[in-house]
Amino acid sequence: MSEERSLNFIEQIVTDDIANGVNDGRVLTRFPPEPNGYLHIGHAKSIALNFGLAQQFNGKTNLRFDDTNPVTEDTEYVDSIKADIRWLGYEWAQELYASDYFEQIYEFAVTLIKKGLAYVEDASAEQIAASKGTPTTPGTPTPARSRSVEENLDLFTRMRNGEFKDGEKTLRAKIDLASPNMHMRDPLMYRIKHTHHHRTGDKWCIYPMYDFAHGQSDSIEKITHSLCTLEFIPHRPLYDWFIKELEIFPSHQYEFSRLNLTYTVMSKRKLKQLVEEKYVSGWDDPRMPTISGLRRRGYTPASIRQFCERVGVQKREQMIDLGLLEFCVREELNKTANRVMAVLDPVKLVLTNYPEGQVEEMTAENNPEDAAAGSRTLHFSKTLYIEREDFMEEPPKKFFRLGPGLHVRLKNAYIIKGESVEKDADGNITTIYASYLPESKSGGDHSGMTVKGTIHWVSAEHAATAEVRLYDRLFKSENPSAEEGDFKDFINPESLQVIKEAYVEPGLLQAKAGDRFQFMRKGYFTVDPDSTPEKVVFNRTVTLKDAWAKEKGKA
RNA sequence: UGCCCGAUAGUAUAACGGUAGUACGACAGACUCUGACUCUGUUUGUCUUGGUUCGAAUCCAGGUCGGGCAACCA
Repeated sequence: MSEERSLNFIEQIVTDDIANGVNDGRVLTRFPPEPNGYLHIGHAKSIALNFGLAQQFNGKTNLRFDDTNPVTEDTEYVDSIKADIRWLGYEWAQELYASDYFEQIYEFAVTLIKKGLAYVEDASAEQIAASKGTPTTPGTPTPARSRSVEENLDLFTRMRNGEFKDGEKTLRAKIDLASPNMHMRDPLMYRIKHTHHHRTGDKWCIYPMYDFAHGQSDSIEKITHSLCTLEFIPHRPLYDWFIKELEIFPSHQYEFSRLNLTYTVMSKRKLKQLVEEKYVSGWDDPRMPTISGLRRRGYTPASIRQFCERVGVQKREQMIDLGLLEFCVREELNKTANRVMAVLDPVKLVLTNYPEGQVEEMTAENNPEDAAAGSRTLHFSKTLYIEREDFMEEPPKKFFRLGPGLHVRLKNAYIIKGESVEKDADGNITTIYASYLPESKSGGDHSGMTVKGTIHWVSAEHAATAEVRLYDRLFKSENPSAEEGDFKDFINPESLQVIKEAYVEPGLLQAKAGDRFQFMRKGYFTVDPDSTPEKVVFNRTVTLKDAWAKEKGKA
């Protein structure tokens, strides 16, 4: 018997509904994106919630595009959204569009007009806003509010027929101009937009507003639990009012808090700005919190699902530490990614007592966490490359790497001892000389020596060259949106560092886009789609935890 | 200041009137042919004031703080 994890408040509601026989125990959720941008990690939380809930309670989830505003929407986004949901590992029961229901929604509007609960408005946006009053003072009716049913029916038909220009008329619900809830002060149901729609083409010139499309679509589909974010709480009375007056299937809306992540922004508007103003290379730039960005960065679907599970579902605002997302991907990649050696900032190392021209084959374990991952063969020779930071001329006390007189293990090879260095005119080290202990070979070490440190290397003659892109957080500020001024002023200037020539194991030349590796001691990396047979490009997904960096920071 | 939502370690999240626990982080240590992984330990919390109760993080009331709402956006 596995330990039951406690239920979040929505799971609790669903559990109670099932126990009480609500909807005969049926559970149908929906994920309702507007096709006007790419999905991001915040959407992933909603996707995981909606699809996860259905899986958990033997239900289904529809994918429904909320495409009621043709001005901003496009099929490009429809395609990316579908691809991202599938990549995350979810499959919808039906692919639907609010625009599929335009005729039905129109009929709903006619029903309300006939009941005297909707009217055609002549006033402009400004006039309507002014007549709505303020939160502390009630609104005042416009002359149109007292129109007859017949006149409203006629005008609404003519709106549909295209007899009016954009903005000339709207359809409003007749509810309560004195309501303390501003959304109940005769909200707009329809507006005129002579705009081509990505699916209905030029069939319509009037389009329903969110409030008169979303709940109605839920009801038409017989959605049982309609989950949305907190800002829609004030809309719920309206959501319920339309359902009640229309006497249609009673879907219910429940709200949870949206996901916020440190060191990034999550609003579509801001993400779009980063793309359009070229602060990033596109929606799928590996620094973006978009699903496509995370994918290109090397994140796995399972790690994102795990992250969504860990952040939970609640009604309080959450600001999640980016470190938790990183933890989730490390946790998975540690178990699944093969280890390889890559030297990102190379310096030449010559083993003075190693025979010139000799090449040895060394065996390297692919993944110590997974015996089934097997092993590979590496070539070892007299001249190698090691990481520049793994050598210090004047090492401090706890430096367990190479230095004059210091011993260190070359991973999967020999223990070596630092001897001397060669420098250029500027004082930069160009070559390090060291001697190796022949009896210390990995797998058959009888040197009797133990060393504190192990470093990675590649054989100069055998190494392949690769481009490596080191990504870091996009913003310097923990919460750029909350800063004074423009959020873009807080972009991290070092969010991308490109290494044109890193040296890697030659076997990596065969790697394909999307393959993931651990570069030993450096981090997890994935092969970028920019790679060509001539040049492999790696993206750093995330660094390894680095206790030494921390130790250095203390000094 | 009209209405609405919320408040548990640094960040999240449990405890469903009965011992405030877990994860991430931080700190200290063990282990290590990755300063990774793993393991051990430590630290830090119920916004506040009253009330109900044998007993309150939980129920009630007032306050404080945070967030949202007056788009022909969703």
